[in-house]
Amino acid sequence: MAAGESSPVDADIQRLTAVVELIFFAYRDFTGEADAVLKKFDFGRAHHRVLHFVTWRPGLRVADLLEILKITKQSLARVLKQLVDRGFILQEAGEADRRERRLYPTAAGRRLAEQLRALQTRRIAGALGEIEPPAQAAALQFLLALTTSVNRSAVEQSLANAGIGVPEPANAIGRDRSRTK
Amino acid sequence: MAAGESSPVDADIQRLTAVVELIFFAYRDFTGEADAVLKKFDFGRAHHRVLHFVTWRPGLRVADLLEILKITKQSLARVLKQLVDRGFILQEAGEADRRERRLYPTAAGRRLAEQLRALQTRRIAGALGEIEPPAQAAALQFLLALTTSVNRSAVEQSLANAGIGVPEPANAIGRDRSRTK
DNA sequence: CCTAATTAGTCAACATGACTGACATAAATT
DNA sequence: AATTTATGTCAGTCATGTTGACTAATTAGG
Repeated sequence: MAAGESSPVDADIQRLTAVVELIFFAYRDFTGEADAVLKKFDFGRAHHRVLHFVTWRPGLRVADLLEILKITKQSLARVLKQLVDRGFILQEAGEADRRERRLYPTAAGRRLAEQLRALQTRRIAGALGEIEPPAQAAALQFLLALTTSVNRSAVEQSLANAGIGVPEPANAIGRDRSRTK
Repeated sequence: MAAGESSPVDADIQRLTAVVELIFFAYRDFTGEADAVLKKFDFGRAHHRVLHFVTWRPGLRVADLLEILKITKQSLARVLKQLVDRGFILQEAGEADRRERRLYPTAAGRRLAEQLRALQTRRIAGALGEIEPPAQAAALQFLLALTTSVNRSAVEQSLANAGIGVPEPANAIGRDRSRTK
């Protein structure tokens, strides 16, 4: 190839590199608004994640949370304790197995979680609104395909709960999440 | 609406909440492979970001990097110093303005950056491959729309450099939280 | 019934990568 | 010559992750 020219392959690599950067910027901005709200409560992103999953999967056990977040229990302990102490999350011994601590949001917890969700879903809805409906499903499929198989089941479960993709029972908000352990 | 049923609005909220989670899992997995490689060099994500932008925008100034990454110079200093000390990045005084430090990757830096890029672009290419070409452009437009206006110019420049045209959308959602210190 | 496994919590120490604030230096601009 | 700019640096703090060791309550199994 002549000097100064680019091959189609080079162009493709550049295009994909731009997408790498796009993902970085998109994620940073996507979390930015929520981060700003959390800051007013002296919370961080770690608190957000815990509050989110506890709120939208009420009754979650500590072990489940560790599995989802893939952090150590010591890391979780700190933020969880703060959320409990400040009245955003409740812990209750499990009915069947009293060793378990089932986690639930308090009213304040639900309020904050809802506020954060509103910010993020509004942004998502706005972004989805910029593309055609058939492309919307494809965009989500693209994100799902970025996700490693280990986590895909968790994600697919979320999507299934929301009635996306797999044929599923027409009920179930966070309820009846039988563990596959 | 009948008891036990969900309104379409509820279903929509659930769908969007699932997408919030999808974005979380997708980003974690997207960065996971690169993180593992970086660990072998005793580098972290912060090093990756610096090395990435220096490699693919060689001659970048420190101020440019701060603008892109939106971190403080003290934060940048540590990782940049490590990258320089360990021979992945070079600093050279600018020709026109000798106060500037233009940043360049060394051969080793380019090698590592290329390795990391290969991992990430392979994943992106694979994910794009799962959807139809017209949807591919839409998926990128969706990501771009998640990005706040301040960063959109930088991103659009990357995409433009890569020869990707993005239609002008009717934005609105994200507010600007830029740092500018 | 007693032992072993499970679930959760805790203490201590440490690493990374952010932050603020203050100050230093060299080079360019006015 | 004085000021502004670009960069570097010192010092301390915070948030969030990590290992490893240990305790306590409860359940499950031989």
